[in-house]
Amino acid sequence: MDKSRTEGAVPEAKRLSHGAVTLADVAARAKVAPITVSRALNNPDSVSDTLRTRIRAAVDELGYVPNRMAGALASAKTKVVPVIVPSLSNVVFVEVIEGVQDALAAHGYQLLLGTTDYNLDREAELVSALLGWAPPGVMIAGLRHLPRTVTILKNAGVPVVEIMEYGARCIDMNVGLSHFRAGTEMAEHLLARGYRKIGFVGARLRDDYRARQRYDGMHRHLSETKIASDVLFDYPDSGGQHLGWNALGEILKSNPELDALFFANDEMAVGAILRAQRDNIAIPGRIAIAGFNGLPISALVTPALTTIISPRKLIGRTAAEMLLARIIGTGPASRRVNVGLELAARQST
Amino acid sequence: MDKSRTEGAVPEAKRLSHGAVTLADVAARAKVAPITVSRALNNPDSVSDTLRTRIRAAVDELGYVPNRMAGALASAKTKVVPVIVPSLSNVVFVEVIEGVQDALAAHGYQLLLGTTDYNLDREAELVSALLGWAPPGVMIAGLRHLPRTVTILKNAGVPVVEIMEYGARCIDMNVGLSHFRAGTEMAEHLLARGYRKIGFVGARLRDDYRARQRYDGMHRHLSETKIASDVLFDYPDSGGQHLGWNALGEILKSNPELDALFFANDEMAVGAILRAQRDNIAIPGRIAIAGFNGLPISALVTPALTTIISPRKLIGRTAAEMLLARIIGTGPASRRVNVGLELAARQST
DNA sequence: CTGAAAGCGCTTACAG
DNA sequence: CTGAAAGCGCTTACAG
Repeated sequence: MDKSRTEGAVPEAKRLSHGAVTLADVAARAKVAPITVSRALNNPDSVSDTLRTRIRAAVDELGYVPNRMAGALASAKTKVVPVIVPSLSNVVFVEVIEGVQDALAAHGYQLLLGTTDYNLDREAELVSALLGWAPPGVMIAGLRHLPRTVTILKNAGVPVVEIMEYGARCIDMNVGLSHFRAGTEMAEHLLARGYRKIGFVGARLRDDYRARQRYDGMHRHLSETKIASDVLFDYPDSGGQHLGWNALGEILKSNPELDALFFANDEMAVGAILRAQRDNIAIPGRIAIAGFNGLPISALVTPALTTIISPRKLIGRTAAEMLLARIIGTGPASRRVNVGLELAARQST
Repeated sequence: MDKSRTEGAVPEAKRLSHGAVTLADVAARAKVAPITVSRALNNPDSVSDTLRTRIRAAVDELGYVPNRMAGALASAKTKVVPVIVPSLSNVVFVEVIEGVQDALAAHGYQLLLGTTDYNLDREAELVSALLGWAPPGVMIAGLRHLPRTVTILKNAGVPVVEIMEYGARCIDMNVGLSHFRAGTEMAEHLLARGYRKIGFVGARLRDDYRARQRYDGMHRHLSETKIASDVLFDYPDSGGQHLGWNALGEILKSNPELDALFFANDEMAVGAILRAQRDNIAIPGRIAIAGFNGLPISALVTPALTTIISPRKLIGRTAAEMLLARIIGTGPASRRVNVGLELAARQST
């Protein structure tokens, strides 16, 4: 057995052979037809014990690794699902991806990651490039895309799930939460605690339109109740802890009348709280601070951060499961899922 | 033109046709041979202006998206690079991946993500599954793998780069830093500042063996100098901010003699600092705290955290560039790169 | 349960 | 610069 390993009849040089061990090599060694090897691998029960054992042995001896391209091309089926998100810098997307990965892996699927950096043209390119891999489905962040992206996805003939935000219209399926509603709830909370001059602090809100929707939700509510007003701050930087840190200092000077700040996300809000700590600015005495997402650290800072908890892993897992249900054929229970949100009222407001 | 769009001669039902628009469809519409369409797309300069224009038009009209599987199978080339990391929960890997993605995207390559959750068996499975996609190269975290993983990777016949830690032996290429050295440097720093009873706080150190190496580096140095001693804490949880938060409370009670804590990472160290803030524990007066990684937040907490800055994006970018250099054929300048590290001595120690 | 033939949608290698 | 033929390594669809 050991000797013959390297001695197998060498076929007369196939011009295009790529060199790797193929199904045919395994078949020759196990003295069966290639199709039988294919069956033994993909559907073991359809092959007799004898052959299955012989084939398994041949596979191991030759160190055969099936060529997925060939398999996918022949069957028009792949187990690689593209997931398109704006960026990984934002922890939120990372957690969503973890949820997706968990669900996909449980069914033997893999994740092909694409990031758009909030650029819709890049998103369109990515979508068409990834569709070239004939994926069984597509997951994409957001409900706003270029018209051509929507067309391509609709014509792709595969299930598509749009995640993060929940809305009335979607290409196919949708899992997320209402960011407008999140803004409304935070406005209600701040009003209830007596704040009347509220600043909203965001970064690149044109790109990060979900954050903008939170502002819109807050603004609408404040306008309607008429007992409070707001100011919008939109920084051109990327919105991390440093931005919150810097923004707090600047805003306290430029807009000393404000009594509360609603940050676009927890990272920024935490940055502001850390700044307040260093500079001994009383929170919420001098100014109240709120965030969005419910990151673990929001509960650890002093004072603990009031925030809205978004169920990120749940979004990822739910979206992946809906996609898989469609791929496998059972069909999801629902095509649109609002995962909801939860306001955590803590000491910072 | 508009009419003919939907009227193209329907070929007599090919039994196995997958339905999508193919190269042949485009060729028929542009009245050229398929190979010419292939050339127009992959190597535009090799086709005359007339044909190129006609083909481009046909592509747009039909909404043709090339089937990457077929292309990859025929050419034995793909532009999808598997990147295998333990997890995404750890920000560090996310930043590495961002660096990788930047470099890959610049050359038209995509990233296929795999996570092992620190499980070497799962790593082995992942590697062989991903190799089935005939990737042009592989990136994998760590220098420790199962023997069969190493064998598979060595036999794959493609460039492999192992990242995160720098060591004497690698499968093919290596980019990282010496974690043992990081531990040594932190030990030197703590000794220099007068600390003599030092605790190292880690989580699942058997899995996170790079953190363990940092401990080993510190322990060795302390043993050699003989003027200080250490205690090792290894928690079974995952090592985030909450663990640091809890650990500080527990350790101050169980080991009141300690005067410094070196945490396995910044997340944990920050958790400890936040806990100290809430409970009014003086840092570094009562106990000094140090971390590892140099996350942005380490500079924002009060007191600012002493840590070791690891060049994460650089690791990702460098590794991707080395891989690409090998794939494209130019070959990297070096096969082993120690990206180094930098100790940031701040107020927490 | 097993197999011979044809095909998936591209590209390589030869010709002209 | 353009093309006809063969092949990449699998699986589908038919037979037996």
